[in-house]
Amino acid sequence: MGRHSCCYKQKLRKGLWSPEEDEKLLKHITKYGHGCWSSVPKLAGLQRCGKSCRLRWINYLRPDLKRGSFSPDEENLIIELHAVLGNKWSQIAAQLPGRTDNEIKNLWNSCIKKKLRQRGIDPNTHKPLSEAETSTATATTDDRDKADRDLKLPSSSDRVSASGCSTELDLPEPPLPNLHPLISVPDPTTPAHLDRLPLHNPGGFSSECLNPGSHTPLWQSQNPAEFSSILGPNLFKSNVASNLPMDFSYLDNSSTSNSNTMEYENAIFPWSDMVPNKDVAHIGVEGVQEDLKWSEYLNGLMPVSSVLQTQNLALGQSQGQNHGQGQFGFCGGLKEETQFSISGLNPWYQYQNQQFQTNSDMYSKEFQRVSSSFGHL
DNA sequence: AATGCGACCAACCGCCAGTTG
DNA sequence: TCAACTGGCGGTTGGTCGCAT
Repeated sequence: MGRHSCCYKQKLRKGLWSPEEDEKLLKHITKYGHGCWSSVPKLAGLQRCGKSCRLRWINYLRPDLKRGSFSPDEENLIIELHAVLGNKWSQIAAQLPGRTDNEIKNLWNSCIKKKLRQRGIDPNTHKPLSEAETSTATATTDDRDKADRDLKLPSSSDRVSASGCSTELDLPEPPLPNLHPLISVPDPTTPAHLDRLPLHNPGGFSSECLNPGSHTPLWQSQNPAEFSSILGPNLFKSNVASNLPMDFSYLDNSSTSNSNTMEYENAIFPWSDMVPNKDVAHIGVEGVQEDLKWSEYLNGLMPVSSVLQTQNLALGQSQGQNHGQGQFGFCGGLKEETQFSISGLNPWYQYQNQQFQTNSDMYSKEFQRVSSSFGHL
């Protein structure tokens, strides 16, 4: 059951992993990928079961893991997502790049739960404790635990009232940002949101949606899994997506775009805005590939139209433009390892900069709006 | 210095769902 | 169709550490 059959066939090690074991596993996966987990221990020369190897890789060895303590923003996001998703740790983790479900679960059980209780909020229902106690007064602990597991999505009005009663843990109510005209947030009530991006069936996109470097379709520029990881598992296909401008003329330097400006939908963005100055906000983590950084930023709840717009602009930037700290490559196998800078001048980057400040709140709200239109997940 | 306690977290357990033969 | 296998998930355990007494 819990231990797979392979675990019984031979005496396998249990408990903490030694540095030597870590090294063996890391080397093996780096070189060959994990493939079938059950075959990994044998191939890597480990006396472990495949399940244990998988866990070790996912929770500890994976190179894209973020180390260190959780930021207040991350904690707030976890609380928001938990209010929507319940104990769906893997789904919550999917919205926190670099964090594992185990890590989040531990944080929740050891820290956040306690904080919420101290502040008079029931961590299971996200309602004030008095209210939660009344509704579960006749239930046993086990019953409550089961109810927690079966927690249905609260209605959006429930969520508002719940958050309205909390104090410091309340997320600020960010006004919907003044979106740059290029950005349109899809209407989450549109049934089209129920569809997912056709990551493995790109036929839904215009064939003009090309990687400007190779002129291959975006989805062919890398393997589907990678593309999926970049776009994130929770993006909703919207009617907006089908209306995306497929005019990539701005990628062509022979058009009105030139070496000094980039034209996009009648707006001209000066490349000079990308030149680092004292107002530049540096985004990303040293030593991490820029496309990964962008994938972390974009992974998750960003409305698809915004993602694709961002992609388009990112791709535009990627086409031979190199400004100060460097161009950034977001999509399509663009592997520039560069540092991306944002100027405070350019409206697009102003918008992006704002998003870096508010995306957690905004997209968790957006997610709630969308998920409440689903009724359930 | 010894002990107790709580916090933290890595890893295991048990179950489930999907896949395969 | 069904059993075995596998990957993935959420719940739980147990070891370690730091701090208070």
